[in-house]
Amino acid sequence: MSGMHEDSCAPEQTRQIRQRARNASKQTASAVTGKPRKHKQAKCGPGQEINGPELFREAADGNELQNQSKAGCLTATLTSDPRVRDSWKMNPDEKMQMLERAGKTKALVLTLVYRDGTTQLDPEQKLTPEVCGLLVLMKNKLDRSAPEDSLEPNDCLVYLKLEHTPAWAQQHTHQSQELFTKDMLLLVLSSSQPAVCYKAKDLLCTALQFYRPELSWKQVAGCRIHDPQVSGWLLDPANPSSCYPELLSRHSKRPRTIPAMGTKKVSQVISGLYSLYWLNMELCFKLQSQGLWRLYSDMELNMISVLAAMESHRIHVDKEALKRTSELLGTKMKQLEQDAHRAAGQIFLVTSSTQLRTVLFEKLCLHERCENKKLPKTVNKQQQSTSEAALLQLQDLHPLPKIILEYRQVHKIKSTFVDGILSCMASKNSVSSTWNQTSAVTGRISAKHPNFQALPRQPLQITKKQYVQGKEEEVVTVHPRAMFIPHDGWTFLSADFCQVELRLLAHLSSDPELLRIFINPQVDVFTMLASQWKGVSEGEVTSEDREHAKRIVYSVVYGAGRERLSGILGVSAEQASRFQDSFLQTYKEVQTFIQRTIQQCHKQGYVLSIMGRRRSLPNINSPDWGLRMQAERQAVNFVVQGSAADLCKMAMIKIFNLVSSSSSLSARLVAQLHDELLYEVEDSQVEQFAGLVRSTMESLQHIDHLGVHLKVPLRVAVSSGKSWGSMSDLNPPTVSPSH
DNA sequence: GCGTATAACGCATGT
DNA sequence: CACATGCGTTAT
Repeated sequence: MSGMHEDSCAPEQTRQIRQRARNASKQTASAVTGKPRKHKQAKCGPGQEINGPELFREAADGNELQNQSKAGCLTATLTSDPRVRDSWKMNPDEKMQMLERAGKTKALVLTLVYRDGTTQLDPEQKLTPEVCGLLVLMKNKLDRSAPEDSLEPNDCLVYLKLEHTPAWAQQHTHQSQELFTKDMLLLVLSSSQPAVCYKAKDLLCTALQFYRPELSWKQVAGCRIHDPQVSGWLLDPANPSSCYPELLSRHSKRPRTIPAMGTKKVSQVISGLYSLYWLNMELCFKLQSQGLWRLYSDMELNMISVLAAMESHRIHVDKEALKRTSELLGTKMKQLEQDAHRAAGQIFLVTSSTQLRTVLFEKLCLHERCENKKLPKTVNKQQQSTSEAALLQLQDLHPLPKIILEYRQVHKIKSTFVDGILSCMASKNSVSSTWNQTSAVTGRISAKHPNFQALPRQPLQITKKQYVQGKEEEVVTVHPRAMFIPHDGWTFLSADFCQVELRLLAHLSSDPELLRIFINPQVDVFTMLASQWKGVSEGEVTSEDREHAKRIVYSVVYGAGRERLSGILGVSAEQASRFQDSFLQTYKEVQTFIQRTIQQCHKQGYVLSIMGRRRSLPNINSPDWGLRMQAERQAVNFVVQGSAADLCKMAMIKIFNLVSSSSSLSARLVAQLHDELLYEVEDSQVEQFAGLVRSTMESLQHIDHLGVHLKVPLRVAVSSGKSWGSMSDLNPPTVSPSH
C-alpha cells in the first residue's frame, strides 16, 4: 500500500480553504477599508451559552442545512430501527435498567456518529466532522460466530444523542437525557470490562467538550479504551492504515465482506461494530505474540487519555499582536520584494524557486563565478538548488541572494506562524493543536493545526524603515512563541530532558568515555565535546562552538556521510571525515553499537527501542545500495529516537496520573515538544509542581516493571514564564516521589 | 481555451 | 544524518 495515513488529503483542503479566505480578506482589505475585515460571526465567548436563535442562524447559514437534513435522516434511520434503543425514548425505569445492564455487560463497543451521516468506521472521513451522537453496543457473547448484520440475542445497541438542547427549549426530560448520556459515558470511562473504539481519543475529546465543565479532564485519566488504530500502528508503524476498512482488511483472517448495495445503513453499522470487536481481539493477540503487549497496555493505551486531555485545553493567544505583526511583516515583504526585483534587474516571483533559479543561474550566471565552491543540487532532479546553503555561498557575489534569504525568513514567519496560527483561531482568542499518536514511525507524537512542535525558537529581528523625526530606522523583534500567554493567574512551566538522545546513546552503547561525561555532571556536555573536538580548553568554547558540536555529534551518530557533514560544518570534506574518524575513535563503543544494531536488523529484519517498540525495515537486505544504506541509518536512528520517545511519553503519563489523582494540583499539559513538556500551572503551585515534575522525570532512569535501568542519570531543566517566548530557569528542590 | 482539483517538489520550521 | 508539518509553486 501507499504510505498514506489518516486524512492525508485534509491538510491540502484546509490550506486551500485558508488561502481562499486570506485572498478574500486581502481583497476587501486593500480595496475597501484598508483594514482587515472583521469576522461577521456573532460573538460567543468561551463561557457564554449559545442561545437558541443563534444556533438556528448558524445552522441556516451556508451548507449546514444540507448536513442537518442528512443528519436528521441518519438519526431517524438509527432511532427508528427496532434493533437500536434510542435513549430519548426511554423512561426513567428503562434508563436505570440500561445503566445496570451496561455495567454488567461483557464488552462495550463504541463509535461516534457524525452529522454528515458517517461513523468512525466509514472509509471517508471529513476533516473535522461534527458529532451528533454515540452508538454503544453492549456485547455479552464473547465466542466468535459468523459476522453479523443483526444483533445477537442478548446484545443491546443504544444510541445516545449528543446535541445540546437550546436553552429556550429545555425541559425536564431533556435535561435528564443529558444526565443519562453523561452517566453512560462515565460508565465507559471507568468500566472494568473491555471497551473498544476506533480513534478513541476523538471519543474522549467529544465527551470532554460536550460535558464541559462538569466533566473534568481529570476524569479521563486512567480510562482504558482499546483502540485498534493504535494497535495497528504499533504492529507496523511504517504503514499505518488510512481508515477503518483498510485496517480491518489488513488484519482480519477472512476477506472483508463488502456490504451489498442494498444493505441498510443500520445493518452496516451493526456489522461494523461487531467486526470492530473482533478486530480488536485479533490485534491484541498479535501484539502479545510480537512482544508488544506491555508497550501497548502500559504506555500507548494510557497516552490516549493524556492526549485527549491535552487537546481539550485551549491555549490563549494574543490575537491583536498577531494581527499587528502580520501587517508589519506584510509591508516588510513588499519592500524586500522590490529590493529583489531591483537587484535582479527584472520582475519575477520571489517565492518561486524555479524562477529564482533562472534569474540566478541563467541570467546572472553566478555559478560560473564560484567554481571553487560546490553548490548544492536539488534532491530529486539534478538542478541548481536555491536553498539556504546555496544562497549563503553566493551572497558575496551579488546582493540578490542576501535579499532572498531575508525575504524567505520573513515570509516563512508570516505565512506559517502568524497568518497560519490566526487561521487556526476561528473567532476565538485561543488555539488547540490536534495531537496525533500514530503518525510517526519512531513512536513520537505529532501536532497539527497548528504544528506546535515547529514554532521558531529564536525571535526574528526586523528593521523597519520609518520616516519620523528623530530616528530613521526602528528595530522590532518578532517572536511567535511570545504570542502564547497563560491564562490570568497561571504560568507556563517547561520541563526539558537534557540531552536525552545522547544519554540514551551512552546507555545503549555502554561507552565508558560517554558514560563518564554524564556521571560527572560538572561541565556541560556539549561544551566538553566541543573542547575535545577543537582541542581548546573548556573555558575557550563559545556558545557557537557548542551548538556546532551538538549538531555534529547527532549527525555522526545517525550516519551522516562526509559530504553532508562538511555541508553542515562549512569545512572541507577532508576535514569533515577526519572529525568523523576521530569521534568514532574516541567513542569506540558507539561504533560497535551502530554496527551491532545494523547487524541485528539484517538478521531479524527489525529493530527494537528500549521499551520494545518495533520497526521493521524491509529494505535492510535490498540489493539497492542506496536503499540498504538508508535502512541502516534508519535502524540506528530508530533505536535512539524511539527510545527517547518512549521515555518522554512515560513522563507525560506519570505526571498526568499524579496530577489527576491529586485534589489540590491543577497543572495542565499544554504541549509536548518531543523531549520537552509544557504545562500551564496556577501561580501558587509553580514551585511545588516544578519539583514534582523534575523528580518524576528524572526517576525514569529506573522503571522496574518494564525492566528499564539506564546506566546514566537523567537530567531535567525546568523553566517558567508569563509567555512562551520568555521563559527563565527555575531551580526546584528535588521532591521524593510519592507512590 | 480557461479555470479548478491533485500530486510532486522545493524550501522552511522543530526535535 | 533521522523523524515530523506547513506553505507555495509548477506540472498534470
